[in-house]
Amino acid sequence: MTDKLELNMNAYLPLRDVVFHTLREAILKGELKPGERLMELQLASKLGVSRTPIREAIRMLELEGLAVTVPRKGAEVAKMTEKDMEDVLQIRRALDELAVSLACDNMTEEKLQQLYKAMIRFEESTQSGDVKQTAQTDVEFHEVIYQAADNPKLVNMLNNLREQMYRYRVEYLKNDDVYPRLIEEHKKIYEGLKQKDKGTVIEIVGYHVVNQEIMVKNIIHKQE
Amino acid sequence: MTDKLELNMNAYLPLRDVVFHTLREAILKGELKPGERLMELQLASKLGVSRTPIREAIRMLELEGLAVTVPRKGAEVAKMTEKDMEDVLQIRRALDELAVSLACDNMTEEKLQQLYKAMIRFEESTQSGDVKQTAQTDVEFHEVIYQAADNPKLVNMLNNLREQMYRYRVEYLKNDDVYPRLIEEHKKIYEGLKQKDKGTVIEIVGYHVVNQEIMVKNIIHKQE
DNA sequence: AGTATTAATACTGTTTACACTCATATTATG
DNA sequence: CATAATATGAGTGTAAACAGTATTAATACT
Repeated sequence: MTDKLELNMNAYLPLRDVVFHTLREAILKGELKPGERLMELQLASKLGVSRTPIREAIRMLELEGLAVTVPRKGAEVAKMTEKDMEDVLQIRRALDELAVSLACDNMTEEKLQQLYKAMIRFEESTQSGDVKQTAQTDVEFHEVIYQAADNPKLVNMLNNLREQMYRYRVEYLKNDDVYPRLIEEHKKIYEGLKQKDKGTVIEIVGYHVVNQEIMVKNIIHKQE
Repeated sequence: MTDKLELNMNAYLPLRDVVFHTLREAILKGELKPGERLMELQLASKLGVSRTPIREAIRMLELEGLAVTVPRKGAEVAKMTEKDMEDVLQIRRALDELAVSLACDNMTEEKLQQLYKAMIRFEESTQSGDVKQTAQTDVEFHEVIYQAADNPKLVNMLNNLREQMYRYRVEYLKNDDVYPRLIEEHKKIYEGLKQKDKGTVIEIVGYHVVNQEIMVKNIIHKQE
């Protein structure tokens, strides 16, 4: 376990939420490794809070699929097998296609412009060499589409699904071979939404996700 | 608030889970009404436990979308507007189509037989006049398909989405006009899976969900 | 030596107590 | 009478104490 864990307590938020975000970050970044035990007392002392907020945060992580708890045994960071990744990506494909399809229906000139800007920002950030930034601008591009879908629950689920593979995403974005293809796909999605060509955008988005699946599998296989 | 709430503590389960299930049931059945406040002390004394398990259960309800909490204000039962229902059903349609599509790929003779039996049991229960039983056998029919999809996360999400409309489901199943159509649709789904005709089953399932949407909207409009 | 039994330890599960905040009612003041 | 200041009560946020259980280590027994 790392000892990097620290809380930032600026604005008011219940401690459980601060702890939740802190632990989630740590898990997604790999600072807390799959299978590692999440011991309440230990985390409490490390974060300088009592067990109560820790417990509540763990309950939340559990429902997000990031932690698994065995009664009377305690919680640990969820292990993500290749099968789990496939499962997540299957769902994500279906929901991403739904999102872009809804976005296509709701597209306005204003949102199109936002999307265009986001697309450009992503393209620029790929040249910066800053992987985290690249991941971030990629998220922002898709976020514009999600918002246009006008279905908050769907947005929530997609964000959750995305987070579950954060580790691998960052990993494969380190490989700059993929940038041209991502840029190309973003452009196609943008064009498709501009033309309101629903069939095409759904197809591209499906493609986009399948490509991710291939990359993630590559990474998993390399690690072994 | 009803005073029916009671725990059944047979097998060992952490109290938080027992409370969670109890509250969830109460919410889905409408015993705890949308907008009703979930006060920790009150619930604790009503269920005969302390605040901690209540708090943890509320955290879980929150992540399932059944409760909403405002910091320092407390939690209340989530209000489900017509828009929320539409959103849920949009997602459910996409995921139900995914599930049946996967099930189609994985179909075995054994599972087909299970599905057949489940179909018959549903048909029989529609004649019993017991609405809860009908709802239950309907769930079981779809559960066979979900299991065949071989994606536990997907099953989880679908069960969650279904629960979010439990209230309306029970309501519209009181109307026995719908039984013939449901039976017919189940039969078509079964036949489609038997023939491994993916295109058709996806279409029917989509239809199946859209029909639910129409019925739910009817009920909502009648209530006003 | 190997196995059964007991003791110790390290947790989680649950309760209880205390701190703090927010809303409301009440009183004081112009 | 209206408005501001203040008290009070209800409820959440957090911590700390207590109870119980599972696992490991140590000991006794064959």
